[in-house]
Amino acid sequence: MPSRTPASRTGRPRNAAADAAILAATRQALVELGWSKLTLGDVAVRAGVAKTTLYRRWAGKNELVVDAVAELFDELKLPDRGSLAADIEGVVLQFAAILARPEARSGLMAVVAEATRDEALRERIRASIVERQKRLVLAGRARAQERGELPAERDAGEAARAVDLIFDMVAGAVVHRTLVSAEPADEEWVHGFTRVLLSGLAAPG
Amino acid sequence: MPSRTPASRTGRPRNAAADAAILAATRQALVELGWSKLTLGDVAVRAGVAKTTLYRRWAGKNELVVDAVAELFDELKLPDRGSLAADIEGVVLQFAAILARPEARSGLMAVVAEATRDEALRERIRASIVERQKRLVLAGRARAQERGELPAERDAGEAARAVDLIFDMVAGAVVHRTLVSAEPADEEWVHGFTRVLLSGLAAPG
DNA sequence: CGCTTTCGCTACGGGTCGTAGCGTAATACC
DNA sequence: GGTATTACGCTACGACCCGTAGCGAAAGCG
Repeated sequence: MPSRTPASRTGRPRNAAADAAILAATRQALVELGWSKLTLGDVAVRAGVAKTTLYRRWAGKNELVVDAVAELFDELKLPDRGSLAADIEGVVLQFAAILARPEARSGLMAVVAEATRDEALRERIRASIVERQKRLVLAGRARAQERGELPAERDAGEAARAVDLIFDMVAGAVVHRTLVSAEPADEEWVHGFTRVLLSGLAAPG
Repeated sequence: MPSRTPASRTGRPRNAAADAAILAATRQALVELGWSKLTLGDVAVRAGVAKTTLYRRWAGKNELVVDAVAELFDELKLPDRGSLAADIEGVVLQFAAILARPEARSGLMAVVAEATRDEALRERIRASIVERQKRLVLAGRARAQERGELPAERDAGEAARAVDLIFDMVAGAVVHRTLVSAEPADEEWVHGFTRVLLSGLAAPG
């Protein structure tokens, strides 16, 4: 989602293919150079467009990388493995696999860091990555409650808080394991994590 | 810990006060400018030293900020509130309070992002921040096992894995809540988090 | 007093930033 | 088809920061 084209019905239309090329080039540059050495001039050359074209569509490096990374997380699917524990393990393993890719590792944390001083960027991240994937928690929770594996919440507010908590715990733990502890979130680890999380959630509130 | 002084017994000694001044100036610059706009020249001016002095002690921006941020976490203490749940809540609230400070927010995530492509930096972070604070988990766990609130592990390997898992879950969740979800890790949230975590840990393995 | 190391200062080439300006290309409207 | 409008590629530019080199002076040790 590059910057807005405010209902421009006239004039030369934008080259839609350029967007995809730029985002792909950005991810490639993240792999080869990492966040700090990634320059917009370099991305423009890789994508085969002029640097000025890049600046016409994105405000800067931050916004560009957010969009480039956000696409990576759209491939997440909630598997149906028959039990809540197995479903969670499946999603967490997918999430870990994405975070193991260098273009996600170096890009995601950097934009989160930048977002600490940029309210608009923080909102962009929330909208295009976080909220977008919260669907997985919602779907998994609903399915588990149908199965009777999780108690139903008393009211909507409590349910929302529970979803937020779960999301922070899952995403936070996997990110910390992968990027800070620098250990792989492999099947063994995910299994142990899921056991603790699920026991805690199933316990009476 | 600036770069090594390999047993230099002769010559003019380093101004020890300059180290503290530089690290304090770095934190101040993080507050006012954030990571991306922080320059070493600016830090040198704030600290009242020459830019070259800074480069003689630290290899670059990354290493400097790691040291500046690491000091923030040394004030963490394990409180003795009588129960494991209360102790954990106390530590997590302290941790959240540190992460609420702008010099920690903007600095910590940035160096973690940089560390994804810099093995030496990753090790520096692990040694000066992560491993350093793992003492809190170890102490809390030992105290809880004395109280009979947590089962003892079967062997040392399992104990180490459990400590690592707890650390990733606690640090990860608080960081994600604070920096990504951008919501305060206040008493209510910490209470809910602790309840889930503790129920999960106490459950039979 | 010599030796050694640190310190402050200046200066420098190299790189990136973000923008301005221009001519050209591609579409919509009349 | 002509015209207005927008997108595009290209070049050039001042501004900024990087990291280092080189110098003279300062502060310790024997």
